[in-house]
Amino acid sequence: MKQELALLIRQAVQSAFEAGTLQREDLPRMDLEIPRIAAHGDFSTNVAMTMAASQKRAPQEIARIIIDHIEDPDHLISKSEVAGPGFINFLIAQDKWHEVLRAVHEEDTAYGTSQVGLGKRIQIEFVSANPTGPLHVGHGRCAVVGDTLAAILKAAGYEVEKEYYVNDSGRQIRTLGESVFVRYQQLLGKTLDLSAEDYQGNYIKDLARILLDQEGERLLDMPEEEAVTLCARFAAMKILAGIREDLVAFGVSFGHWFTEQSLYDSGAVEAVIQDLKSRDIIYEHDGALWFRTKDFGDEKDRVVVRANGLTTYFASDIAYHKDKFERNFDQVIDIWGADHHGYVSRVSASIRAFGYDKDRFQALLVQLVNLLRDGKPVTMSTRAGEFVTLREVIDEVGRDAARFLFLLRHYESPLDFDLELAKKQSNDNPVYYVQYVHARISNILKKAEERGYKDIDWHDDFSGILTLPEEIQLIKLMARYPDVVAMSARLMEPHRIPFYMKELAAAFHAYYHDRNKHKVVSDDAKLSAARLYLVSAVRIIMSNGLALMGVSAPERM
RNA sequence: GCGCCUGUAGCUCAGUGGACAGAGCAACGGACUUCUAAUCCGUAGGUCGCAGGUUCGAACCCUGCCAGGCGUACCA
Repeated sequence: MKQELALLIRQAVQSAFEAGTLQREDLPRMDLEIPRIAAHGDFSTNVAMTMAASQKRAPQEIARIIIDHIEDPDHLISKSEVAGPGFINFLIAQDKWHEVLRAVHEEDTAYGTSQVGLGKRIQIEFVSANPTGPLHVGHGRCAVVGDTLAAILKAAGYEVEKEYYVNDSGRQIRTLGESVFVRYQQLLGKTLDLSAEDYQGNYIKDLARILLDQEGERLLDMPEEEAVTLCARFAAMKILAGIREDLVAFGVSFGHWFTEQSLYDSGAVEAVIQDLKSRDIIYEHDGALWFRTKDFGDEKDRVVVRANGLTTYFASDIAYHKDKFERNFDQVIDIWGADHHGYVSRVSASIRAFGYDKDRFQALLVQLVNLLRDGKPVTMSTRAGEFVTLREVIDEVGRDAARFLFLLRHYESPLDFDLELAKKQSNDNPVYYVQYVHARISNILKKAEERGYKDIDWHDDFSGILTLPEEIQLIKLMARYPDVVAMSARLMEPHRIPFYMKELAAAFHAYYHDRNKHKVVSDDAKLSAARLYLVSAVRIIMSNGLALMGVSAPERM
């Protein structure tokens, strides 16, 4: 509808050029938006104001000329007027709105999807927590943002692949092995302590116990090096399995799991280092190998291989991101915790060093989560191994509430997550508010079916029956849904979906509540059919929007 | 010091360069004979951190400052 109207406006400007009533120029930049204030119409454009300077005429005058040149054979517009400093406000013909209702029903689960992504291939990597401990709430936020963003992009016509990068190599894995080995030996009565760098959490003890049950005491007879390696492999595998389970419980799935170790096994890390060395992008200094990231926009050069011969995390990341581009993605997105932001320019630099356009890589930095209980901070210290895991949060507040609340902030804003609030089944909790709409409508449809109304099809009479302002208002809101999804995809901002859902939910609850005026199922068969058609359209959108967020749409509550 | 993010109603937050800046919670006053009150209606609440600039027009863009968070390793 918006596109149709935009076309009419552009044609009007053209025809004003041809008629000579406006001075010919390039088609101006123009916005066509839904005004905040209903009195300003259904759509509003600023085109006359943007043309004012080059035309050297008053915007109101230009607006008038454009309106006079509008040809509208399908009678889309019922009223157009010049307003304020030079806006053109349009009112859409009421029966055009009812066509939206029909589109919702016909497109059903596809309503809201579009092709604005033009099938471009996007890879989105997220969570990617090291397999050295269970997922915590911060990972949970990244998981939901990534998972939902992927769903939104897919709905907008992109081809999306989700990937989890497993850091199963390097020093933190060795530390993990050492920590488990210490606990293992403690279980066998040896007196030794964890060092400060070791992982302190109780889950390390649990892993040592399982290892002991599985392998017996034989690790004590091995050379220490071998025993630590065995502990590391065992622990990383177990922890990764746990992470996968937690993600499944959270409704987050990945198409690919990519391991860091595979980059070493295949020689990819060594190959990129040699390649960059030969091009003098990597150089030696103080016994270490340095990447000239400064030449590619970073603030200083970065170490790739330390003087002790060990590679840094960055080394494998260079090879990893090169690999991503070699897999022919048009766009590569990394979702990281905001505490990694210092890393962005480094990775970006490495991508540019291989000749890829830096705009094809984007890091989304998700701000941290403050966990609260009844408004008071829950103390967490990862080092001491005291933290609330994602699993504990899901178990306590449920997957739907956790996902919805994680999405209810712009990812760039820090998020306060209150465990008590998330559990409350009341006004305070927007999750139930939105889900309740779906349950209520489901119940209406059930009641209607008992009275013989089933599978209502569009009837031309509907546009003459659904004429209350509240009903038109509901339809107008539904018309916006595809735009919301498309914009959410373009700006990569998942929070727009739950905000829209809250708005549609509020409009429905208000409509529903005045049951004397808007009783859906009544003795009037025609009216009942029309209203059932209306509310079931609302249910379709509720169901589609909740599906994007990975939140369930209950039939009853 | 430098870099990234944030600063909007008492609180938590939306807000696409556009017209009178919005919602939820909290506060106050109302609505259950029901297609589910996990709901609705109403009242009140603002120096959009501060100061400049760009623009016909700025919460939004630019510069400076203030405050908070995070980062600033041959750690991950």
